[in-house]
Amino acid sequence: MTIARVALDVPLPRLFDYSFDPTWNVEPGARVLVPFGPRRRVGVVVALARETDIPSDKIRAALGLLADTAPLSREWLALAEFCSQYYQRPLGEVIQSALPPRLKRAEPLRAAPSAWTLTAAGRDALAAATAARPSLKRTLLWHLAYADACPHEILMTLGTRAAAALRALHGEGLIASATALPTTHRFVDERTLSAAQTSALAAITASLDRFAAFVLFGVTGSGKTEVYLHAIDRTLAAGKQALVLVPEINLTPQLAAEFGARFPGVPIGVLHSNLAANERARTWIDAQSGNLRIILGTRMAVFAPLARLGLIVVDEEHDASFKQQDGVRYSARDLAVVRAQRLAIPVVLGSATPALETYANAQAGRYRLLSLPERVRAGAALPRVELVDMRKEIEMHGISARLAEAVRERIARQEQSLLFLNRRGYAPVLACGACGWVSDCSRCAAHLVVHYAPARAPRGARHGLLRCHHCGLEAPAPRHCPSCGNVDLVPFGRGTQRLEDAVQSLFPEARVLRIDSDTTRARGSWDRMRADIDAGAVDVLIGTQILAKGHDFPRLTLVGVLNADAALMAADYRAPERLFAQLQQVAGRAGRADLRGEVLVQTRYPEAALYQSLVRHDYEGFAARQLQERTEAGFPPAAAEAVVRAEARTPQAALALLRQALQLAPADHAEVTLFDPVPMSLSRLSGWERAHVLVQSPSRRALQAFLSVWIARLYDMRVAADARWHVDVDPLEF
DNA sequence: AGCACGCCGACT
DNA sequence: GTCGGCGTGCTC
Repeated sequence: MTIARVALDVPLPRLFDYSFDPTWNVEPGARVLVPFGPRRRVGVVVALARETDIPSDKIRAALGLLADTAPLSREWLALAEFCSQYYQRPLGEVIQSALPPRLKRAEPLRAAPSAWTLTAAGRDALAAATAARPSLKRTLLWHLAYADACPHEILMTLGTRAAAALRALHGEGLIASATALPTTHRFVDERTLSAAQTSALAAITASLDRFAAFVLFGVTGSGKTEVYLHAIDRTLAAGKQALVLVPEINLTPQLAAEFGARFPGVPIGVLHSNLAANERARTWIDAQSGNLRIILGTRMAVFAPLARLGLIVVDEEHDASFKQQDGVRYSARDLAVVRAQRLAIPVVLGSATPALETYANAQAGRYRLLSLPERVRAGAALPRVELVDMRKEIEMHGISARLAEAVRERIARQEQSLLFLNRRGYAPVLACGACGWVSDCSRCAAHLVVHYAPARAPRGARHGLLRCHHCGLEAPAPRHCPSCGNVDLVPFGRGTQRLEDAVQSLFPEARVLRIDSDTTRARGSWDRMRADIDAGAVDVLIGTQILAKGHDFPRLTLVGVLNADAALMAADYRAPERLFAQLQQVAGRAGRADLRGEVLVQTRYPEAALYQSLVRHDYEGFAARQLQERTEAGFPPAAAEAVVRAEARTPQAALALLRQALQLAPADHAEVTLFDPVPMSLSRLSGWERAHVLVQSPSRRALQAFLSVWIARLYDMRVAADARWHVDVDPLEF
């Protein structure tokens, strides 16, 4: 009897054993349909075995092999296994969350590849065929024998039942999906590389056949993308596939278009969570077959099954969105490095402000730093950064006289300005001046933010809305204080909506456009705004960090930064790193073409080292200081961290669950520091009270050893129905 | 996570 | 008399 160990989508740290009909030819990586309790589930075979510890009366027979997808490779399974161990999550959960949801269903996926090719078995079958009257199947095989591959649509013209016949041939293993495109590829290489780009590219291409991690360090406009493109060209030329990870869904269409233009005719696949279920499954399968040569996607794409992966690029590698914040809390950037290492291929981590972890790895010689020190376009110098001392400035609506004057100049010159304020809505809180009531969210430990809707209505007519930015709770803004009845409710602080009003009143003639996730939510709105900006129909842009990322505005010559100081005061030790990256990125929007950019940062702390580094465009100085501080404080990257979090209906219950968990912690943990349970900084979210225990160790190995014992025990812990726990390795949220 | 089994309150 | 409340236990 053959036993298969199957990964199922249950949060249990074990696999499930099933018996198989030996004639089914089940392989590791295959999708299978199995009975599970009272229902049927799709699982993935992780391993085959002769025997099992499970009593034989409990072993049930699998119901079927799902042959619409090829088995996942050993390499892929090994990556999932690594992810499971490193992030302390059940293998079944890892595999099932990496799989496109459509493939978790048993109904076969319609085979609709771009083209078909004969397999060796198909050739044999054709040679052995003797029937006098050729069947449709045989006609199809004949047709395929004359070309390396034939497009699906052409084969469909050979008979009304061609689709079914092709499916049958595919099921019999006589044909395989293929690409009709030539195996050679074209690369449009019209720009000459700078000396720095050339040497970076040389370093990468010199190790196309072995593992190396490169940090491609260069400011906005220094030509990182061009280096990626050339490296991908070499990868494709070697007959391999390239995987490109980007932080946000918004960036994928833009980048896919750019890649498509540079690699005409090369099949490029896009993977992100907004795709239709079938499309995502299709891309997954085409990536696996090798039909797609380039895969572009968000963090989930790190699990794309690529048979001939030859290069991984992680763009904006410092971006926090590479870390999954629920379920399997993996870092796609870190998994990309691990995957490259196991495949013995290069990985390129690109950023103007590398994550401190990445920078430390480069300093330690584990990664190789490749610098692109200058902007490539002639005359496009780095913007001039000036700190505007708000202790000395006259301000109106939060805009200093200095900044107002600079905006006025841009309007007069028909250039564009961008005012960066990383806070959506009208005001961060509504408060009662009489009794001290504030607009708190009932479900979260946070204020409800004042919004106005609809955004374009005249001020008198629009009605206020209170919205929680954490859980989405919405309520109409009260007209008088819910606590004391006072009618003078005051919106405190400033968000982008309020700034929009202020700018419009300061510059009545200016055409103002606010861009944040509220104004870009509707489909196509971003494209329309983009067109207006490009046409010069906008004078002043107001935006959150959504504007800071990867967009090039040729007419933009001024960036004003408002209210950055808040992040300077944050308790989170990563806040300065994030602030620096954000400011550097938004500053990079200024003056990309032949116009020199200017950046004005309004601050009450112009002497702060972070701002001083920003003025000098000195990431390395900033990073060196941060690294020193982190090392002295014993924070990452000098230490490895994990947290066990608990969520419950009351803070007491959450803390009690953690104390219970601590009882199960291994007693002997010399190199590991275990902290007391404390509420999280956002202590209540969507009605869940949250607390955590921090685990730290200077040794990654010691931390992992400790966690694997501890977490295994936690699965046996008795947990109340209205409480839950999870573990987060390398957490970003405290 | 589901889902079934199982033992106690207000209702057609 | 029973429909259903969610505690507890199991899933190869």
